Amino acid sequence: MKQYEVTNSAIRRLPVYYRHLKVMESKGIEYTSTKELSQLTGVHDTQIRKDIALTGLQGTPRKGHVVTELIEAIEDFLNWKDTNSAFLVGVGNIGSALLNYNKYEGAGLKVIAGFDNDPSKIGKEINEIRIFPLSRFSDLVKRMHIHIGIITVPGDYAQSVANLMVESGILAIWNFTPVKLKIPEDIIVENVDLYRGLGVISRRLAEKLTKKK
Amino acid sequence: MKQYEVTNSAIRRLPVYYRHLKVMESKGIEYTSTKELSQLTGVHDTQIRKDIALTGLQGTPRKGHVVTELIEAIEDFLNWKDTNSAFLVGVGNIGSALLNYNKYEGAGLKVIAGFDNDPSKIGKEINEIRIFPLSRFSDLVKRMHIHIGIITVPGDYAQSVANLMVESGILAIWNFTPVKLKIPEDIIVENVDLYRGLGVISRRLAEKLTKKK
DNA sequence: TAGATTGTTAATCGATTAACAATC
DNA sequence: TAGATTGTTAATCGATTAACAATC
Repeated sequence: MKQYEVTNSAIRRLPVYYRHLKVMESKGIEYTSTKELSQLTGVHDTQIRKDIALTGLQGTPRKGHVVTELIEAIEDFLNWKDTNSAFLVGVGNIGSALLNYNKYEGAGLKVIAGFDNDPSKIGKEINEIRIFPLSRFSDLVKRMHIHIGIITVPGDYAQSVANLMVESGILAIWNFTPVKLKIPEDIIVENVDLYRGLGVISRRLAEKLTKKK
Repeated sequence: MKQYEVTNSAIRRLPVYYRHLKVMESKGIEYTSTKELSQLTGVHDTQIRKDIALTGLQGTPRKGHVVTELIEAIEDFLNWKDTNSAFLVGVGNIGSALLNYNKYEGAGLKVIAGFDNDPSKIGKEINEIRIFPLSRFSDLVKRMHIHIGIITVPGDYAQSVANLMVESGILAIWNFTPVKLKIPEDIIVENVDLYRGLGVISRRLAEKLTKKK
Protein backbone atom coordinates (compact mmCIF):
# COMPACT_ATOMS: atom_id res chain seq x y z
CA MET A 1 0.00 0.00 0.00
CA LYS A 2 1.30 3.37 -0.98
CA GLN A 3 1.92 5.93 1.73
CA TYR A 4 0.83 9.48 1.14
CA GLU A 5 1.47 12.47 3.32
CA VAL A 6 -2.16 13.41 3.05
CA THR A 7 -4.85 10.80 3.60
CA ASN A 8 -7.65 10.21 1.14
CA SER A 9 -10.23 10.85 3.84
CA ALA A 10 -8.89 14.36 4.30
CA ILE A 11 -8.97 14.97 0.56
CA ARG A 12 -12.55 13.76 0.45
CA ARG A 13 -13.67 16.19 3.12
CA LEU A 14 -12.30 19.29 1.42
CA PRO A 15 -14.90 19.31 -1.39
CA VAL A 16 -17.60 19.18 1.28
CA TYR A 17 -16.39 22.44 2.80
CA TYR A 18 -15.85 23.81 -0.68
CA ARG A 19 -19.48 23.48 -1.67
CA HIS A 20 -20.64 25.47 1.33
CA LEU A 21 -17.95 28.07 0.77
CA LYS A 22 -19.13 28.59 -2.79
CA VAL A 23 -22.65 29.20 -1.51
CA MET A 24 -21.29 31.73 1.00
CA GLU A 25 -19.28 33.43 -1.72
CA SER A 26 -22.34 33.77 -3.92
CA LYS A 27 -24.15 35.39 -1.00
CA GLY A 28 -21.32 37.85 -0.57
CA ILE A 29 -20.26 36.52 2.85
CA GLU A 30 -16.69 37.56 3.57
CA TYR A 31 -15.65 35.56 6.62
CA THR A 32 -16.43 32.14 8.04
CA SER A 33 -15.18 30.08 10.96
CA THR A 34 -14.50 26.40 11.38
CA LYS A 35 -17.32 26.38 13.92
CA GLU A 36 -19.75 27.57 11.27
CA LEU A 37 -18.44 25.08 8.70
CA SER A 38 -18.76 22.38 11.33
CA GLN A 39 -22.43 23.17 11.84
CA LEU A 40 -23.05 23.11 8.11
CA THR A 41 -21.17 19.92 7.33
CA GLY A 42 -21.35 17.89 10.52
CA VAL A 43 -17.56 17.53 10.56
CA HIS A 44 -15.84 18.28 13.88
CA ASP A 45 -14.29 21.74 13.94
CA THR A 46 -10.87 20.46 15.01
CA GLN A 47 -10.94 18.16 12.02
CA ILE A 48 -11.75 21.06 9.73
CA ARG A 49 -8.86 23.07 11.16
CA LYS A 50 -6.49 20.22 10.46
CA ASP A 51 -7.81 19.81 6.94
CA ILE A 52 -7.44 23.51 6.24
CA ALA A 53 -3.91 23.38 7.62
CA LEU A 54 -3.11 20.86 4.86
CA THR A 55 -3.80 23.48 2.24
CA GLY A 56 -1.23 25.74 3.90
CA LEU A 57 -3.74 28.49 4.57
CA GLN A 58 -3.71 30.33 7.88
CA GLY A 59 -6.72 31.96 9.47
CA THR A 60 -7.05 34.95 11.70
CA PRO A 61 -7.78 34.33 15.36
CA ARG A 62 -11.10 35.86 16.38
CA LYS A 63 -12.16 36.49 12.77
CA GLY A 64 -11.80 33.12 11.12
CA HIS A 65 -11.06 32.58 7.44
CA VAL A 66 -11.68 34.74 4.38
CA VAL A 67 -14.15 32.77 2.26
CA THR A 68 -12.51 33.57 -1.07
CA GLU A 69 -9.06 32.72 0.24
CA LEU A 70 -10.28 29.39 1.52
CA ILE A 71 -11.93 28.58 -1.80
CA GLU A 72 -8.71 29.44 -3.58
CA ALA A 73 -6.63 27.33 -1.19
CA ILE A 74 -8.83 24.29 -1.66
CA GLU A 75 -8.82 24.68 -5.44
CA ASP A 76 -5.05 24.88 -5.37
CA PHE A 77 -4.68 21.91 -3.09
CA LEU A 78 -6.98 19.72 -5.16
CA ASN A 79 -5.53 21.06 -8.40
CA TRP A 80 -9.04 21.99 -9.44
CA LYS A 81 -7.92 24.86 -11.60
CA ASP A 82 -6.44 22.56 -14.19
CA THR A 83 -8.92 20.51 -16.12
CA ASN A 84 -7.99 16.96 -17.06
CA SER A 85 -9.64 15.38 -20.06
CA ALA A 86 -11.16 11.97 -19.50
CA PHE A 87 -12.51 9.07 -21.55
CA LEU A 88 -15.59 7.14 -20.46
CA VAL A 89 -16.09 3.48 -21.34
CA GLY A 90 -19.60 2.02 -21.25
CA VAL A 91 -22.41 4.25 -22.47
CA GLY A 92 -25.25 2.56 -20.59
CA ASN A 93 -27.53 4.00 -17.93
CA ILE A 94 -24.92 5.44 -15.63
CA GLY A 95 -22.48 6.24 -18.41
CA SER A 96 -25.10 8.25 -20.26
CA ALA A 97 -26.08 10.05 -17.06
CA LEU A 98 -22.47 11.06 -16.48
CA LEU A 99 -22.06 12.25 -20.06
CA ASN A 100 -25.27 14.26 -19.86
CA TYR A 101 -24.16 15.86 -16.64
CA ASN A 102 -20.47 16.45 -17.40
CA LYS A 103 -20.18 19.44 -15.08
CA TYR A 104 -17.07 18.34 -13.26
CA GLU A 105 -14.93 21.02 -14.81
CA GLY A 106 -14.90 22.91 -11.56
CA ALA A 107 -13.55 19.68 -10.13
CA GLY A 108 -10.71 19.31 -12.58
CA LEU A 109 -12.28 16.81 -14.95
CA LYS A 110 -14.03 16.91 -18.30
CA VAL A 111 -15.24 13.92 -20.27
CA ILE A 112 -14.42 14.44 -23.93
CA ALA A 113 -15.26 11.07 -25.48
CA GLY A 114 -17.32 7.96 -24.81
CA PHE A 115 -16.59 4.39 -25.89
CA ASP A 116 -18.86 1.43 -26.38
CA ASN A 117 -19.16 -1.74 -28.45
CA ASP A 118 -22.83 -1.31 -29.27
CA PRO A 119 -23.09 -0.34 -32.98
CA SER A 120 -26.32 1.55 -32.31
CA LYS A 121 -24.42 3.92 -30.01
CA ILE A 122 -21.19 4.35 -31.97
CA GLY A 123 -21.01 7.56 -33.94
CA LYS A 124 -23.80 9.17 -31.95
CA GLU A 125 -23.33 12.10 -29.61
CA ILE A 126 -24.56 12.59 -26.07
CA ASN A 127 -24.44 16.15 -24.83
CA GLU A 128 -22.06 16.85 -27.73
CA ILE A 129 -19.72 14.08 -26.65
CA ARG A 130 -18.95 11.62 -29.43
CA ILE A 131 -19.20 7.86 -28.89
CA PHE A 132 -16.38 5.79 -30.42
CA PRO A 133 -15.91 2.03 -30.81
CA LEU A 134 -13.85 0.56 -27.99
CA SER A 135 -11.26 -0.59 -30.52
CA ARG A 136 -10.16 3.00 -30.94
CA PHE A 137 -9.64 3.61 -27.22
CA SER A 138 -5.96 2.83 -26.94
CA ASP A 139 -4.96 4.81 -29.99
CA LEU A 140 -6.90 7.90 -28.93
CA VAL A 141 -5.61 7.78 -25.35
CA LYS A 142 -2.06 7.86 -26.64
CA ARG A 143 -2.62 10.51 -29.27
CA MET A 144 -4.51 12.82 -26.95
CA HIS A 145 -2.44 12.11 -23.83
CA ILE A 146 -5.46 11.22 -21.73
CA HIS A 147 -4.77 10.34 -18.09
CA ILE A 148 -8.22 9.56 -16.69
CA GLY A 149 -10.53 6.68 -17.58
CA ILE A 150 -14.08 6.19 -16.33
CA ILE A 151 -15.52 2.67 -16.18
CA THR A 152 -19.29 2.41 -16.46
CA VAL A 153 -19.62 -1.01 -18.07
CA PRO A 154 -21.43 -3.94 -16.42
CA GLY A 155 -19.30 -5.53 -13.71
CA ASP A 156 -18.38 -8.57 -15.78
CA TYR A 157 -16.40 -6.42 -18.18
CA ALA A 158 -14.83 -4.09 -15.64
CA GLN A 159 -11.53 -5.94 -15.25
CA SER A 160 -10.89 -6.25 -18.98
CA VAL A 161 -11.65 -2.58 -19.50
CA ALA A 162 -9.31 -1.73 -16.64
CA ASN A 163 -6.59 -3.83 -18.26
CA LEU A 164 -7.09 -2.01 -21.54
CA MET A 165 -6.87 1.32 -19.75
CA VAL A 166 -3.66 0.47 -17.96
CA GLU A 167 -2.07 -0.87 -21.14
CA SER A 168 -3.08 2.29 -22.96
CA GLY A 169 -1.36 4.49 -20.40
CA ILE A 170 -4.26 5.69 -18.27
CA LEU A 171 -3.04 6.83 -14.85
CA ALA A 172 -6.28 7.25 -12.90
CA ILE A 173 -9.49 5.22 -13.02
CA TRP A 174 -12.90 6.27 -11.79
CA ASN A 175 -14.64 2.94 -11.37
CA PHE A 176 -18.43 2.83 -11.16
CA THR A 177 -18.65 -0.95 -10.97
CA PRO A 178 -18.60 -2.90 -7.70
CA VAL A 179 -15.64 -4.92 -8.95
CA LYS A 180 -12.34 -4.70 -7.10
CA LEU A 181 -9.94 -4.07 -9.94
CA LYS A 182 -6.61 -5.85 -10.04
CA ILE A 183 -4.20 -3.28 -11.37
CA PRO A 184 -0.70 -2.00 -10.67
CA GLU A 185 -0.65 -0.18 -7.35
CA ASP A 186 0.69 3.04 -8.77
CA ILE A 187 -2.50 3.54 -10.76
CA ILE A 188 -4.97 5.79 -8.95
CA VAL A 189 -8.38 4.18 -8.47
CA GLU A 190 -11.51 5.72 -7.06
CA ASN A 191 -14.45 3.39 -6.66
CA VAL A 192 -18.06 4.51 -6.61
CA ASP A 193 -20.32 1.74 -5.44
CA LEU A 194 -23.77 3.10 -6.14
CA TYR A 195 -25.57 0.31 -4.35
CA ARG A 196 -23.46 0.23 -1.23
CA GLY A 197 -26.21 1.76 0.83
CA LEU A 198 -28.80 -0.85 -0.06
CA GLY A 199 -27.72 -3.28 2.62
CA VAL A 200 -27.90 -0.61 5.27
CA ILE A 201 -31.34 0.61 4.21
CA SER A 202 -32.73 -2.89 4.05
CA ARG A 203 -31.28 -3.99 7.38
CA ARG A 204 -32.03 -0.84 9.37
CA LEU A 205 -35.56 -0.69 8.01
CA ALA A 206 -36.16 -4.28 9.06
CA GLU A 207 -34.81 -3.49 12.54
CA LYS A 208 -37.11 -0.50 12.75
CA LEU A 209 -40.22 -2.23 11.50
CA THR A 210 -39.88 -5.27 13.73
CA LYS A 211 -39.20 -3.21 16.86
CA LYS A 212 -42.50 -3.16 18.73
CA LYS A 213 -43.18 0.01 20.62
CA MET B 1 -26.13 9.59 17.43
CA LYS B 2 -28.00 6.35 17.53
CA GLN B 3 -26.18 3.25 18.74
CA TYR B 4 -26.61 0.04 16.88
CA GLU B 5 -25.32 -3.35 17.83
CA VAL B 6 -24.02 -3.81 14.34
CA THR B 7 -22.01 -1.05 12.67
CA ASN B 8 -22.84 0.30 9.25
CA SER B 9 -19.36 -0.52 8.02
CA ALA B 10 -19.95 -4.20 8.76
CA ILE B 11 -23.30 -4.08 6.96
CA ARG B 12 -21.63 -2.47 3.96
CA ARG B 13 -19.05 -5.22 3.68
CA LEU B 14 -21.53 -8.08 3.58
CA PRO B 15 -22.82 -7.29 0.08
CA VAL B 16 -19.23 -7.35 -1.13
CA TYR B 17 -18.80 -10.95 -0.01
CA TYR B 18 -22.28 -11.71 -1.28
CA ARG B 19 -21.45 -10.80 -4.88
CA HIS B 20 -18.50 -13.16 -4.97
CA LEU B 21 -20.51 -15.91 -3.30
CA LYS B 22 -23.18 -15.64 -5.97
CA VAL B 23 -20.53 -16.07 -8.65
CA MET B 24 -19.21 -19.14 -6.84
CA GLU B 25 -22.73 -20.51 -6.54
CA SER B 26 -23.31 -20.10 -10.26
CA LYS B 27 -20.09 -22.03 -10.89
CA GLY B 28 -21.28 -24.83 -8.63
CA ILE B 29 -18.60 -24.27 -6.00
CA GLU B 30 -19.69 -25.82 -2.73
CA TYR B 31 -17.25 -24.55 -0.12
CA THR B 32 -15.27 -21.38 0.42
CA SER B 33 -12.99 -20.06 3.15
CA THR B 34 -12.50 -16.61 4.61
CA LYS B 35 -8.99 -16.74 3.22
CA GLU B 36 -10.36 -17.12 -0.28
CA LEU B 37 -12.93 -14.39 0.23
CA SER B 38 -10.17 -12.19 1.57
CA GLN B 39 -8.14 -12.64 -1.60
CA LEU B 40 -11.16 -11.82 -3.76
CA THR B 41 -12.34 -8.78 -1.84
CA GLY B 42 -9.22 -7.37 -0.25
CA VAL B 43 -10.86 -7.46 3.19
CA HIS B 44 -8.77 -8.99 5.99
CA ASP B 45 -9.83 -12.55 6.75
CA THR B 46 -10.28 -11.88 10.46
CA GLN B 47 -12.63 -9.08 9.55
CA ILE B 48 -14.62 -11.41 7.31
CA ARG B 49 -14.89 -13.96 10.12
CA LYS B 50 -16.26 -11.31 12.44
CA ASP B 51 -18.74 -10.13 9.84
CA ILE B 52 -19.95 -13.65 9.17
CA ALA B 53 -20.32 -14.18 12.91
CA LEU B 54 -22.82 -11.31 12.91
CA THR B 55 -25.12 -13.31 10.68
CA GLY B 56 -25.10 -16.12 13.25
CA LEU B 57 -23.65 -18.63 10.81
CA GLN B 58 -20.96 -21.05 11.90
CA GLY B 59 -18.37 -22.57 9.66
CA THR B 60 -16.59 -25.85 9.75
CA PRO B 61 -12.93 -25.84 10.79
CA ARG B 62 -10.73 -27.13 8.01
CA LYS B 63 -13.49 -26.97 5.39
CA GLY B 64 -14.75 -23.41 5.63
CA HIS B 65 -18.26 -22.30 4.82
CA VAL B 66 -20.93 -23.78 2.57
CA VAL B 67 -21.45 -21.18 -0.16
CA THR B 68 -25.23 -21.54 -0.30
CA GLU B 69 -25.55 -21.34 3.48
CA LEU B 70 -23.49 -18.19 3.56
CA ILE B 71 -25.57 -16.61 0.82
CA GLU B 72 -28.70 -17.50 2.73
CA ALA B 73 -27.31 -16.11 5.99
CA ILE B 74 -26.39 -12.78 4.40
CA GLU B 75 -29.77 -12.48 2.71
CA ASP B 76 -31.45 -13.12 6.04
CA PHE B 77 -29.26 -10.69 7.89
CA LEU B 78 -29.82 -7.90 5.38
CA ASN B 79 -33.47 -8.77 5.01
CA TRP B 80 -32.89 -9.08 1.30
CA LYS B 81 -35.64 -11.61 0.83
CA ASP B 82 -38.37 -9.06 1.44
CA THR B 83 -38.70 -6.41 -1.22
CA ASN B 84 -39.55 -2.89 -0.13
CA SER B 85 -41.26 -0.60 -2.59
CA ALA B 86 -39.68 2.82 -3.06
CA PHE B 87 -40.56 6.17 -4.60
CA LEU B 88 -37.97 8.21 -6.49
CA VAL B 89 -38.11 11.99 -6.64
CA GLY B 90 -36.28 13.80 -9.43
CA VAL B 91 -36.33 12.19 -12.86
CA GLY B 92 -33.18 13.79 -14.25
CA ASN B 93 -29.96 12.16 -15.39
CA ILE B 94 -29.28 10.03 -12.35
CA GLY B 95 -32.93 9.48 -11.53
CA SER B 96 -33.60 8.16 -15.03
CA ALA B 97 -30.55 5.93 -14.84
CA LEU B 98 -31.78 4.43 -11.58
CA LEU B 99 -35.27 3.87 -13.00
CA ASN B 100 -33.86 2.23 -16.11
CA TYR B 101 -31.71 -0.03 -14.02
CA ASN B 102 -34.11 -0.90 -11.20
CA LYS B 103 -32.55 -4.27 -10.52
CA TYR B 104 -32.24 -3.89 -6.78
CA GLU B 105 -34.88 -6.47 -6.05
CA GLY B 106 -32.24 -8.93 -4.96
CA ALA B 107 -31.23 -6.20 -2.55
CA GLY B 108 -34.63 -5.68 -1.02
CA LEU B 109 -35.72 -2.64 -2.98
CA LYS B 110 -37.90 -1.92 -5.98
CA VAL B 111 -38.74 1.50 -7.35
CA ILE B 112 -42.42 1.57 -8.30
CA ALA B 113 -43.01 5.25 -9.10
CA GLY B 114 -41.12 8.39 -10.06
CA PHE B 115 -42.01 11.99 -9.21
CA ASP B 116 -41.07 15.25 -10.88
CA ASN B 117 -42.41 18.74 -11.44
CA ASP B 118 -41.52 18.91 -15.12
CA PRO B 119 -44.78 18.67 -17.14
CA SER B 120 -42.92 17.07 -20.04
CA LYS B 121 -42.05 14.12 -17.82
CA ILE B 122 -45.29 13.69 -15.89
CA GLY B 123 -47.50 10.90 -17.19
CA LYS B 124 -44.64 9.26 -19.06
CA GLU B 125 -43.13 5.93 -18.19
CA ILE B 126 -39.49 4.93 -17.86
CA ASN B 127 -38.85 1.22 -17.87
CA GLU B 128 -42.58 0.80 -17.14
CA ILE B 129 -42.37 3.04 -14.09
CA ARG B 130 -44.89 5.85 -14.15
CA ILE B 131 -43.87 9.47 -13.43
CA PHE B 132 -46.27 11.45 -11.23
CA PRO B 133 -46.39 15.13 -10.29
CA LEU B 134 -44.67 15.81 -6.98
CA SER B 135 -47.96 17.09 -5.57
CA ARG B 136 -49.24 13.54 -5.45
CA PHE B 137 -46.25 12.20 -3.50
CA SER B 138 -47.60 12.49 0.03
CA ASP B 139 -50.97 11.00 -0.77
CA LEU B 140 -49.50 8.01 -2.61
CA VAL B 141 -46.91 7.33 0.10
CA LYS B 142 -49.67 7.07 2.66
CA ARG B 143 -52.04 5.04 0.53
CA MET B 144 -49.40 2.57 -0.56
CA HIS B 145 -47.51 2.45 2.74
CA ILE B 146 -44.17 3.28 1.16
CA HIS B 147 -41.17 3.40 3.50
CA ILE B 148 -38.28 4.29 1.20
CA GLY B 149 -37.67 7.53 -0.69
CA ILE B 150 -34.91 8.19 -3.21
CA ILE B 151 -33.72 11.76 -3.77
CA THR B 152 -32.23 12.49 -7.18
CA VAL B 153 -33.10 16.17 -7.52
CA PRO B 154 -30.50 18.92 -7.87
CA GLY B 155 -28.87 19.73 -4.52
CA ASP B 156 -30.79 22.97 -4.04
CA TYR B 157 -34.06 21.10 -3.72
CA ALA B 158 -32.78 18.18 -1.67
CA GLN B 159 -33.72 19.53 1.75
CA SER B 160 -37.27 20.46 0.77
CA VAL B 161 -37.81 17.04 -0.82
CA ALA B 162 -36.45 15.42 2.33
CA ASN B 163 -38.88 17.46 4.43
CA LEU B 164 -41.74 16.34 2.24
CA MET B 165 -40.64 12.74 2.58
CA VAL B 166 -40.44 12.88 6.36
CA GLU B 167 -43.82 14.59 6.63
CA SER B 168 -45.31 11.96 4.38
CA GLY B 169 -44.11 9.15 6.59
CA ILE B 170 -41.02 7.91 4.71
CA LEU B 171 -38.68 6.02 7.08
CA ALA B 172 -35.54 5.64 4.97
CA ILE B 173 -33.95 8.00 2.46
CA TRP B 174 -31.45 7.13 -0.23
CA ASN B 175 -29.90 10.50 -0.96
CA PHE B 176 -27.99 11.00 -4.21
CA THR B 177 -27.28 14.70 -3.62
CA PRO B 178 -24.18 15.97 -1.81
CA VAL B 179 -26.41 17.85 0.65
CA LYS B 180 -26.29 16.92 4.32
CA LEU B 181 -29.98 16.55 5.09
CA LYS B 182 -31.36 17.93 8.33
CA ILE B 183 -33.93 15.40 9.40
CA PRO B 184 -35.04 13.59 12.57
CA GLU B 185 -32.35 11.23 13.69
CA ASP B 186 -34.57 8.18 13.69
CA ILE B 187 -34.93 8.43 9.91
CA ILE B 188 -32.48 6.17 8.10
CA VAL B 189 -30.33 8.04 5.59
CA GLU B 190 -27.83 6.64 3.13
CA ASN B 191 -25.87 9.17 1.15
CA VAL B 192 -24.33 8.48 -2.24
CA ASP B 193 -21.94 11.23 -3.22
CA LEU B 194 -21.15 10.42 -6.83
CA TYR B 195 -18.43 13.01 -7.11
CA ARG B 196 -16.62 12.26 -3.88
CA GLY B 197 -13.72 10.71 -5.72
CA LEU B 198 -13.04 13.72 -7.92
CA GLY B 199 -10.90 15.49 -5.35
CA VAL B 200 -8.76 12.41 -4.87
CA ILE B 201 -8.29 11.81 -8.58
CA SER B 202 -7.39 15.41 -9.26
CA ARG B 203 -4.98 15.71 -6.32
CA ARG B 204 -3.25 12.35 -6.71
CA LEU B 205 -2.86 12.84 -10.44
CA ALA B 206 -1.26 16.23 -9.87
CA GLU B 207 1.13 14.67 -7.32
CA LYS B 208 1.98 11.98 -9.81
CA LEU B 209 2.51 14.25 -12.77
CA THR B 210 4.67 16.76 -10.92
CA LYS B 211 6.88 14.11 -9.37
CA LYS B 212 10.07 14.18 -11.40
CA LYS B 213 11.66 10.83 -11.82
C1' DT C 1 -2.75 -37.83 13.86
C1' DA C 2 -1.46 -33.51 11.39
C1' DG C 3 -2.92 -29.53 9.58
C1' DA C 4 -6.15 -26.17 7.79
C1' DT C 5 -9.55 -23.23 9.11
C1' DT C 6 -12.67 -21.25 12.40
C1' DG C 7 -13.80 -18.11 16.22
C1' DT C 8 -12.19 -14.95 19.68
C1' DT C 9 -9.19 -12.24 22.51
C1' DA C 10 -5.35 -9.03 22.56
C1' DA C 11 -2.51 -5.59 20.25
C1' DT C 12 -2.00 -2.14 16.94
C1' DC C 13 -3.16 1.44 14.13
C1' DG C 14 -5.45 5.46 12.47
C1' DA C 15 -8.92 8.71 12.78
C1' DT C 16 -11.69 11.54 15.63
C1' DT C 17 -12.39 14.41 19.60
C1' DA C 18 -10.88 17.01 23.74
C1' DA C 19 -7.96 20.29 25.84
C1' DC C 20 -5.54 24.34 25.82
C1' DA C 21 -1.98 27.78 24.73
C1' DA C 22 -1.31 31.38 21.21
C1' DT C 23 -3.08 35.33 19.01
C1' DC C 24 -5.38 39.22 17.17
C1' DT D 1 -8.16 44.31 27.87
C1' DA D 2 -11.47 40.42 27.17
C1' DG D 3 -12.93 37.04 24.33
C1' DA D 4 -13.44 34.46 20.10
C1' DT D 5 -11.07 31.72 17.13
C1' DT D 6 -7.00 29.52 15.44
C1' DG D 7 -3.47 25.90 15.53
C1' DT D 8 -1.50 21.99 17.84
C1' DT D 9 -0.66 18.46 21.19
C1' DA D 10 -2.75 14.90 24.02
C1' DA D 11 -6.48 11.64 24.90
C1' DT D 12 -10.01 8.81 23.30
C1' DC D 13 -12.38 5.97 20.42
C1' DG D 14 -13.27 2.62 16.92
C1' DA D 15 -11.76 -0.22 13.38
C1' DT D 16 -8.31 -3.20 11.67
C1' DT D 17 -4.83 -6.65 12.23
C1' DA D 18 -2.15 -10.10 14.87
C1' DA D 19 -1.99 -14.04 17.73
C1' DC D 20 -3.58 -18.28 19.11
C1' DA D 21 -6.52 -21.85 21.13
C1' DA D 22 -10.36 -24.79 19.56
C1' DT D 23 -11.94 -28.03 16.29
C1' DC D 24 -12.92 -31.20 12.72
